Amino acid sequence: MALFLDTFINKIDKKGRVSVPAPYRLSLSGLSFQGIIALPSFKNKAIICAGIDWMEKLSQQVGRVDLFSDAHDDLTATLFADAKQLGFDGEGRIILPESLLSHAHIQESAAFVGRGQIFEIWQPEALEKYKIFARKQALEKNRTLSVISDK
Amino acid sequence: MALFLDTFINKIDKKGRVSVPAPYRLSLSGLSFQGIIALPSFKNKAIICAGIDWMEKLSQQVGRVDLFSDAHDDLTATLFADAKQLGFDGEGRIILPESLLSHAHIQESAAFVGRGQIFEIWQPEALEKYKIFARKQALEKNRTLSVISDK
DNA sequence: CATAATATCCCATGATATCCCAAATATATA
DNA sequence: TATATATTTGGGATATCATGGGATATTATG
Repeated sequence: MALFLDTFINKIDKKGRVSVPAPYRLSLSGLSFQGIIALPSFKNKAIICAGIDWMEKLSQQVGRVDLFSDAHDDLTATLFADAKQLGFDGEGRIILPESLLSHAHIQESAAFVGRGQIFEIWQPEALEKYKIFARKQALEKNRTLSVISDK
Repeated sequence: MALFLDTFINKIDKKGRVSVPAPYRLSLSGLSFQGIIALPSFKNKAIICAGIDWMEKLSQQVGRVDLFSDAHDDLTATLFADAKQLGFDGEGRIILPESLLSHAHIQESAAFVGRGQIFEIWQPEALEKYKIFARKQALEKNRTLSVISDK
């Protein structure tokens, strides 16, 4: 399974293209689709991204939920309806659609932030503010330590 | 599982390269990624380091937490977002990024400190001060006995 | 069907990291 | 003490990566 780490800030050019960081591309190599899956985060002004394998796994999990249940409706509407499949060009760039750009308030540059099995794209300054907040939360609720000390 | 012992002080050259101690490299050999994972310590002005296997294990543990929970967000932002993947060159050196160097106030040389399953990188003088403090704390709070008798 | 808008392909460039070889230093061996 | 071996350190050559832009192909639209 892929492991996305670190934070990279890349420019968006006049054509709307932005390089996916090379280490991320390496994690995504060998998949059936050469590119990423991108969908709006409903918790933050950010774009959730992953490889096609992650989406397929998610799809299987959702498949176990009853087709005509409200849960199925909510999940599929949230996860699949707004998900975009963005292919790499020869240089490993993608084009972020207008809907995702405006959702994350991204204009001239984009911050790619690793979250383990997935990664996210943020407006750089918004990400910095969020990181400070998240670290505070993790410390206050003692989250980091319990996971690390856990064998 | 890797075991990192002892302390080594190595120079940082003009290109920002520094040798990872040979015994540490031996502990890390055979892993899928030839290099180290490095992230800022939020407790000390130091850099926490480990092999990719340690990070993968962490990722799996975090993967069990609900993907869209606050706990997942806080943890991944703290653990993965600032973690760097630093590969060895042919001579077993890494390049420490500016962000980590400034976090640990490191300039011309770096101290590698074994901490068991992980190791840390410190500014050498800061490490000496910390060691004295840590030894005092251990004695005062009688930590050695309680931790060892545990389990 | 024609035309415009948009995306894709291809190549160029500067900055940076990586590779490769060699010298210097430290550690072990005879 | 002298020699051999491993490790750290140094520096030039090479490759990779992010970025930019022209040319071509694809798609949408009137």
